[in-house]
Amino acid sequence: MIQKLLHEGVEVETSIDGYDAADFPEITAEKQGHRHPVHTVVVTHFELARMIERVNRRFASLLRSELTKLGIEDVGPAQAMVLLAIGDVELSVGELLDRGHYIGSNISYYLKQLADGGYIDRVASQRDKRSARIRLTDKGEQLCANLRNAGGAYNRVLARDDDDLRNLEIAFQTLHRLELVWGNAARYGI
Amino acid sequence: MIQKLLHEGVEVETSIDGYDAADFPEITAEKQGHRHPVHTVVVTHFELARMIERVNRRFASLLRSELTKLGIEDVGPAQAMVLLAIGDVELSVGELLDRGHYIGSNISYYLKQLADGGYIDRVASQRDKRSARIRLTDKGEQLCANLRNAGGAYNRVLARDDDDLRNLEIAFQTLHRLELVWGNAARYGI
DNA sequence: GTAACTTACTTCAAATTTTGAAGTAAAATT
DNA sequence: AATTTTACTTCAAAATTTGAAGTAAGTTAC
Repeated sequence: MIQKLLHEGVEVETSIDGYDAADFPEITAEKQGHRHPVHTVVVTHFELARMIERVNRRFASLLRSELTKLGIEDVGPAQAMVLLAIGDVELSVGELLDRGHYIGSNISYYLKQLADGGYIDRVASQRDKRSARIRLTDKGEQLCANLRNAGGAYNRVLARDDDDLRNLEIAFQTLHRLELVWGNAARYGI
Repeated sequence: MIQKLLHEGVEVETSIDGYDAADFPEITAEKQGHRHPVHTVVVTHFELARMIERVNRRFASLLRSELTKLGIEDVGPAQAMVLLAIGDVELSVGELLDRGHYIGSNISYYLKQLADGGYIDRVASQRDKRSARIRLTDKGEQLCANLRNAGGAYNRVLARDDDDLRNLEIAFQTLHRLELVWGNAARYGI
């Protein structure tokens, strides 16, 4: 309808909004150069965004259930993601912000909870006393280790052969590109 | 360091697309004796999850700013995603749930807001009066059209050539796979 | 035909997560 | 020394998500 006509950029015959789990847009095997890519089903950034939203939701609930299985009550999926983002390095709050594109007050809030729970240590930097240095405590490392350990099963399922590896890599790169494009657009306009 | 040992990962080659490995602590990059500098990295599902989380955040704030630009005050990014998920078909709440993996009460809540705002119509199905049939009103279609229109610019940036298209496709497919694996795992255990 | 069960959705209250404005203190700049 | 900037924190409010409980329509089993 109207939307279809306004669809710019990518020529598409896509019934994006009428698919069910079985028939996702597939690229047709043969394309005729990129002058007139007709009959090609193309993924728009909205479809990707919706997919990303769904997948994110899925992961969050998976993470929640892993945490429950581990008997962790004081760390939600969002906080767990922060722990995983910290990883095994010591960093400042600002670096953590960059890592997750969080908003400052948000991270502060999580860090407070995590510090209260004994999962991280916060030490003012020697050089710059404004800057809080963050790192996992043993308890925090243990939790991350448990999560990663549980995660191994998923990695084995997701990456069975070279094709899988390539695709995961491409997905990662492409998401990164989306991140940059969307991020820059938000800041400087497209 | 313990984490590293527990890391079950996926070996993958990154391309040059210009991200800083330092941003991603879970990726260990080790240069091998290739002729061209090639990083062999390990992409775990946690890294993907973190990337997805970030990208999702980015997109939400982009969407928020698009909505602001359009002067829309009564629709947030989450509700806009629901509108986009509805698309131009008439469907039931249940179908919408499937589309976004929402939780029932959540969608109900959004639909109420959207109906109040005049963006959707809700009609009880003739066959099954329990089932609410949902579709966009003209106002809702207009908003979607505007959003898609604005989105055209991103599509043009994101999908410049066939390579881009291929990668977007692969990313989409791979995310779908993640969705399935994570979703099944959550329901039936891995 | 009706009692019990299931499905489809809604409501509400609470929990979680995100946002933004205002604050503090240290560092850098003037 | 005064001002500005940086790095972060706090707080309160808003937005989003969750889950338990409810309603009403449809289905099934007697």
